[in-house]
Amino acid sequence: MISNSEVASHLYELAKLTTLAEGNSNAFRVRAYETAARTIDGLVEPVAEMTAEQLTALRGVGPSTASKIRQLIDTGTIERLEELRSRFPPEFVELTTVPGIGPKTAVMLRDELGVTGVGGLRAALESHTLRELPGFGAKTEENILAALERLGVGGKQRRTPIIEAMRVAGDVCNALSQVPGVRLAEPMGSLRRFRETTGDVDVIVVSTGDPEAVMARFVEMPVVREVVGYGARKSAIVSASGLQIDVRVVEPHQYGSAAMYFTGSKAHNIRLRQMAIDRGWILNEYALAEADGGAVIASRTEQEVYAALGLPWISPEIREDAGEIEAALAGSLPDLVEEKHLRGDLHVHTSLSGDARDSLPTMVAAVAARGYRYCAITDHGEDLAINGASRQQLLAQRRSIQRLQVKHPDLVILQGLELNIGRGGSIDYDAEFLVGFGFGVASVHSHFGLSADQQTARVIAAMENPAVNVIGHLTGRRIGKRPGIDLDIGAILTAAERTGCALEINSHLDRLDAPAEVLRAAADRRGVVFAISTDAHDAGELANAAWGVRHARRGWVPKDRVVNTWAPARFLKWVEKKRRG
DNA sequence: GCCGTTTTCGGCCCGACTGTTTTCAGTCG
Repeated sequence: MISNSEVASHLYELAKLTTLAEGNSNAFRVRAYETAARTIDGLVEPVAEMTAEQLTALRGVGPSTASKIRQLIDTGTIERLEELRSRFPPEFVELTTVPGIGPKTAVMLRDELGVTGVGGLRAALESHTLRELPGFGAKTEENILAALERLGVGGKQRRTPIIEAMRVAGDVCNALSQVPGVRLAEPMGSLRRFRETTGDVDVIVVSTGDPEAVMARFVEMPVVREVVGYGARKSAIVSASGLQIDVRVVEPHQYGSAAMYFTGSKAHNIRLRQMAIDRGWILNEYALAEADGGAVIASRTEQEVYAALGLPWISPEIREDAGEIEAALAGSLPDLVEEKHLRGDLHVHTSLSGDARDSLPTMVAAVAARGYRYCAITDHGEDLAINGASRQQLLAQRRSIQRLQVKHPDLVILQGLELNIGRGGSIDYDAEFLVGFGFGVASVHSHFGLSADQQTARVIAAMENPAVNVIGHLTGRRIGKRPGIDLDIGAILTAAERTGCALEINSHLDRLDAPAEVLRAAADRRGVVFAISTDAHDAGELANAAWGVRHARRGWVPKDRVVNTWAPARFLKWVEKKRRG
């Protein structure tokens, strides 16, 4: 059965190729396909089981798109898409991934110069035939060549993992905060929405001082490889690693509308601007204002702008036009989890794990310092080569924990384990030994290449094990480095509801696992609970909980479904219930 | 191609920048 995300992919491709056919990415047909794709991407019910009539009822899906979706489900292909694919083969589509080459230019290159791919483009640039075309000149030729050298093919598509983008954005914001007159420097764009990868980094600086001082400081930063734009209020650089960073300076009174504009998503903004138009207003990065005369209605804070449009403030992590505006209008936005709600960390390593760095007393003291009420110490089980703990070490750790418990009366310290899910769903040790522990996280650390059926079966077997309270980093992915294992998410969620086993929301920026789309689907299953955990390997990593919370928010996870927001009594009752089987 | 508590037809988000132009087209975010 074809999945929703596969259907959505086909529609996105249809939109992409229609852009070339229409010569404009804002063409209504393109936008219509994109809207339909987004709707289906955010849908929990499988579209493969829907009739054309049911499909038409979805937002942004009309008769034409509905019949194309049905055609895809029934025949495995869409006639119109096949037609476009043969008109625009992949080598040609690749041309439009070169910065500066849009649909119009690509088509003209082919029609006028016979350029059908990136190789042909290079040849045309080197032989200076491009400048002969109407509307083109030497400068355009130079710019495309420079863009090709700097960002290469796919420059518009290349995305940077959030861990790297967040580090660079932090450096930039810290440096710019030091400039006199600067009140605030914050990352916006997909980074603020907490997407797992970003195309570029957008930073807004609120300043009452000289904006040019901000820019002067920015382009002098060590991270700068090349300045690609320099102005008083807007500049852009490319970093040493090839990441583009845009900085814009705004006045304090523009902060709300500017933050909304630069945070996006584009689709979310379009919906808001449409709502403004319906009221006879106009919304841009400077203000929400009257269309006639331009009297400002709201601009200072995001809350004021949303309120003027009749909406509650919408959290950046869910601004994707994936149902959040409808939910806001209906007053049914989820009560999203916040960092201050956390009362414990349920995945904490100590130096007993070969890959961790701080001792048990250090980790416990750090957990207590965060004001938590409970925690689970979860070193690696013995099946993990090199990094795992032996039975004897664990028994000694148990005595240490008992002594530390006396020192920390306000913190419940559970001795747990991070167990390894074997190829067939077994876990480390034996049932008798495991009974001595108070908590269990089970994770996949091996056999990443099994089929979806095999992976699903082994994870479900672990969920059913009474020694297991949480499934750690569900897919095992490393963002930008390693894809996650193949899983039947529907079956996993059903098992999670049945067994009461929680899904971990791993806070490490390298993981953010389970992925947001899985969390969103899980959040729709009322019986699924979550644990926001850091998987900390040293005391400093306990602060990663902030990232886990933002990732959870992106997945629409409500506060009361996160077990480590619960009061100690309720939390411990939940732990015990699962362990009794 | 989709949509409608003003519409079933006539609309459909906004602005900056660039390079090529004498008023604008294309690209980008």
